[in-house]
Amino acid sequence: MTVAYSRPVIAAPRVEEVLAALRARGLRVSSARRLVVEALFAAGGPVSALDIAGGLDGRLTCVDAASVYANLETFEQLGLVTHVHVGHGPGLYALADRVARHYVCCEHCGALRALPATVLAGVRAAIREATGYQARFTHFPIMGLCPGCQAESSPHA
Amino acid sequence: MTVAYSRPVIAAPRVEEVLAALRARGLRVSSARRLVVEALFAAGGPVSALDIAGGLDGRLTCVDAASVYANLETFEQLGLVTHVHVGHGPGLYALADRVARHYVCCEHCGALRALPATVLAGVRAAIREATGYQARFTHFPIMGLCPGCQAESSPHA
DNA sequence: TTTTTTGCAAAACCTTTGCAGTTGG
DNA sequence: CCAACTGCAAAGGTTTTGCAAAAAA
Repeated sequence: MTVAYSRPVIAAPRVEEVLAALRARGLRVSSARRLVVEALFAAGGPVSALDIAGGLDGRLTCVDAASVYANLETFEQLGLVTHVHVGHGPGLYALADRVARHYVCCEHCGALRALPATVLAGVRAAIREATGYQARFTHFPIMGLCPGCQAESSPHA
Repeated sequence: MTVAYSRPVIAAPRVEEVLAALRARGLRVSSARRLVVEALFAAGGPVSALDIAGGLDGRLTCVDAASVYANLETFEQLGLVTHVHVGHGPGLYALADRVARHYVCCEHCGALRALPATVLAGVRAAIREATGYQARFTHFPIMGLCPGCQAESSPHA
């Protein structure tokens, strides 16, 4: 899995924007903090805390895992970051304004696919009516089988 | 949380039924195996492997965790047991013919609530149409907020 | 300087694995 | 007796916690 070299590793100006926002809220801009923000921009999609700590496979400098977790939680409380838990894997984090609100995730290969919000309106209402529960699909996405893995698991006769 | 003393701890005859089924499939009936089966009957709902290993809070004899996991997997392959993953917690196991196929689970308090299958038919179709994914709600249940926790989180004005 | 944040180390949690010893059939 | 199964111990991967040292404001 190579990275297209024509894509800038970091969206530099937007990173500075976010860091400025942090400063404005009274937070300090440390090098670890900066690295986490850069990683979130550099990542192609939701990534795990350990991916970030590991410098996104050598693309960035490494940061201590505990600091990454601490920062991600801070950012999440500020509404800058959200995370999803897919299957058995680690939590995956992304900038809040860059991610879809809803996903389907393949149980078999882990592929995430964004879901139009309209698709879920019906169930939410049905579940509320049947149980009183308020269904939330943002934190724990819907799991299933992607087209490719469906084909694999049911070998055409 | 006390246990009603009038309820029998174990559904003895049904336990023997299951053990006989195991023997019929060429499996041996060891004491650990028996304990796991008894625990699954004694449990009021889906329970974790470690709950079983711990003897369901002293109600049953303890078994080694590794054996519990091994047995639960064996049972699951035979179709006797299923498990769900709720939120961040451990996997929860139950006898296949005793559990609902679909749940909503409260993100906040963990309460599981069975879901009529009809409620999900609509989304499944919508998701398939929008993405090609085949949604499965059995292994990773839908998460949300139960009525009680909704009330807590949005303090009535 | 003072408060925040880091980095390390250690622990917690659930689950898997390896292996020697026990036990069921 | 022999294969299947147990129990222990150790390791795996993710996340949390405690604390002294470092660094931002």
